[in-house]
Amino acid sequence: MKSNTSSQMLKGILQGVMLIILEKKPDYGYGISKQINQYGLSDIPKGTIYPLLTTMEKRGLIEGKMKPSLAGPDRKYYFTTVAGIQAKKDFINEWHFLEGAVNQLIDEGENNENKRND
Amino acid sequence: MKSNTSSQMLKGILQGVMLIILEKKPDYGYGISKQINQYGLSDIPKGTIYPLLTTMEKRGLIEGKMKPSLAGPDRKYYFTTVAGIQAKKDFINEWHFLEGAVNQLIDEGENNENKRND
DNA sequence: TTGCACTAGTTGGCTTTACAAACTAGTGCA
DNA sequence: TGCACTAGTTTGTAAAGCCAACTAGTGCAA
Repeated sequence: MKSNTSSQMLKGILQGVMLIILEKKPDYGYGISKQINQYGLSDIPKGTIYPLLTTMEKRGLIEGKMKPSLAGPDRKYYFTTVAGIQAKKDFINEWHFLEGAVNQLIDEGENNENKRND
Repeated sequence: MKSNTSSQMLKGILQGVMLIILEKKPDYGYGISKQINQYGLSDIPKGTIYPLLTTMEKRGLIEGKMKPSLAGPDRKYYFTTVAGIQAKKDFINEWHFLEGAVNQLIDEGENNENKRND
């Protein structure tokens, strides 16, 4: 079974995920997409990554700077701003809240199943 | 602090949440929205609930039947189909996978912060 | 008896998110 | 010269969620 998140479930959390990755270490689009794939978070295409980075820069959450690469085209490295670090914290809080609510619902649903099977 | 999920983060998971609620016990739109609010999953407006129920019915995940109410307008009760129960199971699997991936990322980000603060 | 509050559902247009696909362009190797 | 890989931009599209306006039923209070 190919375990992977459906892209639908990523909606709304991708920006938070990118902020966490970039706060750990500034990176460029192509590198970020490779990192995300390592976590199994579906195969985020560049048609998603690059426009999202641009949007996040417009929002003041990250800043990008073009830097030459030793082998290949220039790379645009992004790093988090102060606003981005705050947005990351807010995301983590909201995530844990969502996590609790959904897990509670799942648990109740499973208890309900057990009752009916008894 | 008003702890609540941002509506953005709900994208993609609302259908799964509704399936869990409806499998526990068939319910109608107005009742579902009240239930969801109890879990703190933001205040889902009816402009979201009702069209989503219609879409889910078109997908064959639930079925709705109008029933008269003792006090007030008729209610449309929805219950899960076999396909809906399977979709609920798939959602729960994907949810736990997403949960693991995001939490791993968050943990790594926090370890990274500790290192820098040492 | 009129009006208001609450319940219950539908619909149209809107924004945001994510994505596919096509494009440009650099390096390096066969 | 052409191909593979790297790296980024842009255009158009679909889906998710939401606001606002609408219809319509019950029941209570002024």
